[in-house]
Amino acid sequence: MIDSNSLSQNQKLVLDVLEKGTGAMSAYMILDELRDVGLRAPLQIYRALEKLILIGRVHRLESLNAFISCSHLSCEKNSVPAFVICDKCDQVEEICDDTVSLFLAGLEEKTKFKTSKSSIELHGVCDACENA
Amino acid sequence: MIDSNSLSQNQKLVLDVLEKGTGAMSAYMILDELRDVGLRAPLQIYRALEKLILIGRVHRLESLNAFISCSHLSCEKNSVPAFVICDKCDQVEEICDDTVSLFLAGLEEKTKFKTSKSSIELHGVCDACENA
DNA sequence: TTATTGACGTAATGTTATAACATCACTAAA
DNA sequence: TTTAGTGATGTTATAACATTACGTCAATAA
Repeated sequence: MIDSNSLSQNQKLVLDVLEKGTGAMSAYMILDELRDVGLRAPLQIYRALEKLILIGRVHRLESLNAFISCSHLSCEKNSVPAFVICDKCDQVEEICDDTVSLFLAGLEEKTKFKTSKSSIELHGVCDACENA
Repeated sequence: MIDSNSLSQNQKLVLDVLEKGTGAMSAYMILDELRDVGLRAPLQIYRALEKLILIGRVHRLESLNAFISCSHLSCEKNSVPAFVICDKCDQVEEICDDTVSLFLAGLEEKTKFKTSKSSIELHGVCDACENA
């Protein structure tokens, strides 16, 4: 668990916005939320996001060009997240269990590949929306 | 297998470029290749890509904002592709086997989710680059 | 003291993608 | 044979996402 105290002002601000938000947010959506506290340039957001992603507090959703706070408070260093994204309600579920890491390990063995970063994102309709 | 004859002029041009290219290409890289045959607007590329993706001849790589022709000539309708992307040599390997679809099925069952589109992309270093 | 490091701020620019509008060719139904 | 629908085309403008390049500042390790 990484200490929140080690985060800078901007990093804390960005993380706060993401943790209070319901789902994924683009960098520019985050920026809009932080204009009233003085942030005004995209780079201020992207720099904070870079650090937050590095320490595992935030994940980037490639298929949405958006960001979301890690639902595990902080991801284990070696955990492999998969994301299940409902295109109806925009809810994002983060899956981080053995099936994901085993799948990845199998794929690595088969292709003799050394993975440094993975992006596993499923789009579709969640159970709640399906039954609504 | 979808008939290439059903493709429009622009769709054929875009597919040709992608099939001749060695790896993934952004829409704007494709556009640059097609300026001399008269294409000049991004939208001409994006529209062709949209159709090619729809019929399974091209895949979009979300983590690269780029596109690649399907290595199976045409993907089976129900196949689930995973992509292994070497960040050293930019080679992309498309994996489309049972382990991928079984993994997906397991995840769907566990989360009671109906997947309509998946994006599984691994970044790292391939065997060839590792041993070079 | 000096050099390094990491964060910050700003302006400009680069890259990716879509909206909005108009046209044309083909086909199927009235 | 009109008429309506469909799908592809072309063009301009703009939206949305992301980075480069530059300079400043504070903390700290050599």
